[in-house]
Amino acid sequence: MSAAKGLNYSEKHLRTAQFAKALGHPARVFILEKLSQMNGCCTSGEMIGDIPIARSTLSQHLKELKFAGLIQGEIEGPFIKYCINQENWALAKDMCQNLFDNK
Amino acid sequence: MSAAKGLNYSEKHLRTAQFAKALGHPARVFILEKLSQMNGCCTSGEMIGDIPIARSTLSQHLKELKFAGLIQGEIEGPFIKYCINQENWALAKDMCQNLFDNK
DNA sequence: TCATTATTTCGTAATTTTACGAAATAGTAA
DNA sequence: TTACTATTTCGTAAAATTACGAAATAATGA
Repeated sequence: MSAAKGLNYSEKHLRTAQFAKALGHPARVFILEKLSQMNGCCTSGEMIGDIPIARSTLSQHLKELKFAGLIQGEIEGPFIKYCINQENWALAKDMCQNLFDNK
Repeated sequence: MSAAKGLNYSEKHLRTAQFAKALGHPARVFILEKLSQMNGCCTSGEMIGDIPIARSTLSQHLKELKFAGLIQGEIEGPFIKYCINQENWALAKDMCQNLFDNK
């Protein structure tokens, strides 16, 4: 990502791409779908049974979703409960809609 | 992407991720926004002025969007006119909405 | 034909992503 | 304390992504 010609990507383009990138792997789509369907929270142990990856890889994907701001984790005894970060989830939804609705 | 445990990602998850991945770079968000706003078509020469990358890199991004099915190019004299692939664009919009609306 | 224009493909390098198993961390329960 | 469970972090390897400039391709126009 260079800034040749003095140009740069707009904040909107950067943020939209960041959200899209976070959704750009089937494991992460699965995780987000599961979390938004649970309408509550879910541990990584509850996810691992339905997804064809190692636990450590799942952890890596969760970390990326956290980094993108789409989920958050909360320690609950020996578990970590992951939830959708509603604020950013709504933001991502908006940016997605704007792109598709051409605003 | 392994198929450990005999599990696999669903077609829906794979396709959603594929579309999202195609949107996962600011240059490609820019391109799609431009194309959907032009409401018609646009050549790579018309794009290059507003985006901070080399022509060859732009070409590479166009190729990826074509691969994902989101755009298509048509030779028009000495130019290539790129347009949104409306069918897949609508499909991507739907899959995105479904994910965010938790269906 | 020759030069020009628009764009892609090639070759290549740096970085990032994805994946795994092993080891580490941290809480619970005996 | 010790063992157990849940999960992450570490180390690492393979593959994919991103980027560039140079060269190739293909159509137009002189």
